[in-house]
Amino acid sequence: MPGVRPKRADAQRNRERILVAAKEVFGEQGAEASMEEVGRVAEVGVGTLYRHFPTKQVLLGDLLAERFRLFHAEAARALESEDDPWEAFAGTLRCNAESASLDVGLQDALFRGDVSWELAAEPLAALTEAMSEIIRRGQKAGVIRSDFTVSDIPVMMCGVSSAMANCHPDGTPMDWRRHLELLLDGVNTS
Amino acid sequence: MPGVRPKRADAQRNRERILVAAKEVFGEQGAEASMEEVGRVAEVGVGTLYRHFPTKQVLLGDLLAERFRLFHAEAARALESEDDPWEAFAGTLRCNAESASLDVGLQDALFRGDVSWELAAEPLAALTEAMSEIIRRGQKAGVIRSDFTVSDIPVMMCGVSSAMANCHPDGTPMDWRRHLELLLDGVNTS
DNA sequence: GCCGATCCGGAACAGGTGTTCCGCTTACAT
DNA sequence: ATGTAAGCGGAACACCTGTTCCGGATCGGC
Repeated sequence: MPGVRPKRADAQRNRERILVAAKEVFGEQGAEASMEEVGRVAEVGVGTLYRHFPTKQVLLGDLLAERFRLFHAEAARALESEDDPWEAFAGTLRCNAESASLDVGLQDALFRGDVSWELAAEPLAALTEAMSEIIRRGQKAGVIRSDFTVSDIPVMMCGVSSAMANCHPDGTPMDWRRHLELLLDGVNTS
Repeated sequence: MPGVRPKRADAQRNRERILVAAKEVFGEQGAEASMEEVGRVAEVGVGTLYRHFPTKQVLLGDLLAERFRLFHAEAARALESEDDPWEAFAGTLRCNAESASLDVGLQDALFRGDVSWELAAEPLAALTEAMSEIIRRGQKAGVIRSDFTVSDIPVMMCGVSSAMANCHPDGTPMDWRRHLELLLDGVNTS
């Protein structure tokens, strides 16, 4: 675009550092981690945080968007190189759940509603599109129950994620992989 | 017990009012509802709240214990009067999920970790005991997959609950009943 | 090297929440 | 009726966290 001169070099560098730090901090401590903590890890003042991201929710939204882009990439990969229709479906979900489990903090943030979805809308749409195609294929091959819909996926993943983010009363972590497998068994028809 | 004279009548009445109010307020607004709000609904000062419950977490813990007692009652009922082993299992889960959905706020509280489990431990143990029996029966009848365990239930319910407590990005509520049915289909073997 | 626009730091602010404290009220045994 | 111990109300406290603000440092084109 004309007229928009690039940001100053240090500003761009800081923006990156903030995103990296945010991913780490929120990933470890959950969404209730403070902005100050993010600043500390990024080695940046809070003021700088707010210069780059108008709000905590937007910062989290950015991380969310990045995650959806990752998910989409994985779905696209499966769509292209995985021939078994069921494996394309199940594999994508497993893989994405796995990568979600690496920073549970975002789940946490989502559950608390402290995230702006605006930035994530576009990557999410792309992801949805790809998953639709995977499902269509699976149903044509008769391996996915015919009443299954893309809109079932958020529900499933929400459940799986919450299993990642929570523990049994006695403190032992929940086996979210098990949960996912049960769900997949419920979806599979073969 | 000797030596423990009963509380004053108004104190007991207030305790009840607080529990009722808490159930309503937390049920509607989630765990982040303020103590002041609970007091307002109970028509009681905050000081009175803290006279009866040392801490917000304990108040929530009490509600949780009550819920588990309900769950246990339902499980016991199924164990006694439901002859079909699968229906005993699935019916109990459906029923308890249904009653959990009536006050989602507690789920919320659990997910946030703002609840003391101590008070709930005993009712939970009873519930676990009953569910174990239901599962054993189902497995003997060959309708529940043999690798299923009681400890799978918290994971399942955690997922289902989180579907209750959350919405799709566009704001429409998630279909937690669907989620539960998928899970049940994954557990059933027949 | 110089100068202005850009950006940074972090103290201060605002708002919200759990909890305490204590003067006053109320129940109830006598 | 009355005294007293139990109970109550709610202002005040302590603390935490997102956000703002602005003097000062820094970058980058000349």
